[in-house]
Amino acid sequence: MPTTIKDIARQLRVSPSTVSRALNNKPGISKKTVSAVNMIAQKLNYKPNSVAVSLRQHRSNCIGVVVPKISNHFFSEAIGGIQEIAAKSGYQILISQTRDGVEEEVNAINALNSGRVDGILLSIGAEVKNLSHIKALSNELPVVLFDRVTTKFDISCVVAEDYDGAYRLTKYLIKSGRKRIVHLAGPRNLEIIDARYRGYRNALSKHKIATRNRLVVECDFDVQKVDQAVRDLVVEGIEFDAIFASNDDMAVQAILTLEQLGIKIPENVAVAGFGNYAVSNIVKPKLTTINHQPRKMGMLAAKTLIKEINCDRNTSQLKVSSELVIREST
Amino acid sequence: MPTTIKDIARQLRVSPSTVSRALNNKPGISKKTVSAVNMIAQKLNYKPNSVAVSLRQHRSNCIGVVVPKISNHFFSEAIGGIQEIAAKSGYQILISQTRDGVEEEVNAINALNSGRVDGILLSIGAEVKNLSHIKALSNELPVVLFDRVTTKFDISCVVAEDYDGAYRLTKYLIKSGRKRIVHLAGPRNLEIIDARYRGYRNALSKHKIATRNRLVVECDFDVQKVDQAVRDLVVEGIEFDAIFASNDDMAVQAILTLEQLGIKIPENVAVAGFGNYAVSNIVKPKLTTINHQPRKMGMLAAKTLIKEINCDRNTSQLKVSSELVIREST
DNA sequence: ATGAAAGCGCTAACAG
DNA sequence: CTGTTAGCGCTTTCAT
Repeated sequence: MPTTIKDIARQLRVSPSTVSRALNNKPGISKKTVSAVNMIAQKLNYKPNSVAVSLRQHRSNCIGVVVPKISNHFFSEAIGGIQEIAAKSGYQILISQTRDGVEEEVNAINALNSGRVDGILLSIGAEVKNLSHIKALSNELPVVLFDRVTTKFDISCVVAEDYDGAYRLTKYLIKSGRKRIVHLAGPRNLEIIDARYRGYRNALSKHKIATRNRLVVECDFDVQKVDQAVRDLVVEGIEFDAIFASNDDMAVQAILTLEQLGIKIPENVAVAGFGNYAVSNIVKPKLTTINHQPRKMGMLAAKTLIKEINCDRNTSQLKVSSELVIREST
Repeated sequence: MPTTIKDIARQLRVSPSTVSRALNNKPGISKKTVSAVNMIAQKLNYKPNSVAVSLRQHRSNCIGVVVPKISNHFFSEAIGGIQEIAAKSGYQILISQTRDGVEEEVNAINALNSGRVDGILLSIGAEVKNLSHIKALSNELPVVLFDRVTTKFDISCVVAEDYDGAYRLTKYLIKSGRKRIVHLAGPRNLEIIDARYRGYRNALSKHKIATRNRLVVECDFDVQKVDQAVRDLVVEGIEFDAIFASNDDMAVQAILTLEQLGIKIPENVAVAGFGNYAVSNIVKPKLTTINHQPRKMGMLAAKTLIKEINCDRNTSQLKVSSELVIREST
């Protein structure tokens, strides 16, 4: 049995309240008592029971993090940033993954929303369409969405410059002479994916380039679909001179497939992604992309949540800047 | 204020214990009461307070995970596996990262070892030499080490076939005609890294190849050191026809550096890594490596810990098989 | 400067 | 089948 505050009190023949006060540097305890308490606490290897503290204080000093997939490059980086900020502010982080599923997201949220955490960071799963569970959650607990967010109701969000990034990237492709730009899109119901798509479309129309439906292929985030999509385009003889994929993983797959088909990058087809994942600098040719700054997004989201937990009850919509990173693939 | 069991009891004019029993499907409650309780619970949006439950039951249904770096490919995959098993068994996971530091590891452990978790999964930081905090921890709580383990005292561990994998890989390099094999080592005080080094050495000596100290370079996990090490070897005119790096990130860096130096892979120098990270299949030439199975290791570690939490107090040393994956770089 | 008492929300032994 | 009581470990009034 671990040592409790009572054990210390008994040994010193003082009351538990005195021990508690001494341990927590509360005013009104004599120096002598304080040091005696600390002595015994050390000797008995006392560790405060944080569960009891949480119950008493209505505050767990934990934050929940719910993401589709922990091992995804973007999320693991973001979680790293979240953890760093959390630790600095005295919070632990509780992590769940949803594999993009609705039921799993609901379950993860319910498991956390039970006094276990003081707030939740959430990135919405790709298959989630009905957002009522998120709205309900945000009425009970501080919630900050990051990356996979919604603007359908008022809730704090941290996003990248998805629209602007995609616009800038597409513009750059156009300026470098590309006219038939394929877009390999992610799941359209995710707002950030739609934003990237709109950035692409608007850049085209601003530069008087007709948008062709055949050049836009929805591949979810599935690299197999990317492979197939690229092959289909080539087999069907659709002309294209660039590919802009909704994320780097998809772009890398496009590069691998094009290479297998003997198509030269960037001579015949330029390829660009979104994210600036580690692979983008390793694949050959190195990938032009948008720097997504996952770590920074995670940190900002964590800071925002912690601020809200500590009683700032205003929602905030924040954007992390995203720069164009030009490499060999374009 | 969230609904409590008392609120439900009051509305139904029954006692809190009855409500508790009804909610938890304990025997001896009439169907009628059970359904009435569930009705009201739903109506009042009741959520059990898991902090109170934990306090009462001396059991948090949480497990702690401490790793050097969450965003590291190996660890993020492992954590994904851990989370999956944990969720299936009704556990939440609390994650900390240590950035390989001693103080941070001690702090992370202390923060978790306070009734917050029922057990801990730990991967030892690279700078940690004195293991007393781990030994102490394992006397208070079930602990399972994974990957970065110690065999200095009796504690449960899950590792890959580090020695065997390195041995097999080196043997394969020798069989394919390589004689002067450089080893880019990680931090030697990590047992798994030492095991890989021993596998390399023993394969050489079994095949009557002299081991040369100059061919073994300790690079920690630092890709910059790898870059420098490879350049130094070349500048100094040291002859070598293969490089075996202690992990894939290092091997990838070796490939990039060799390429910059105009050295052909695998014609002039073969390169092999350890880990089978995602990049190993994307870098060009594709990397020969050892499949480390991080996800599987995480899952196995989690299963082992959960078993120990549920009263199996025997330690177990487990190995996850590691196969040689031959690709273009050798 | 310290103690006594109450209570956070829940469960479980005991009693009926 | 249900209620009463006690208590998990801690903090926090309210006394003294």
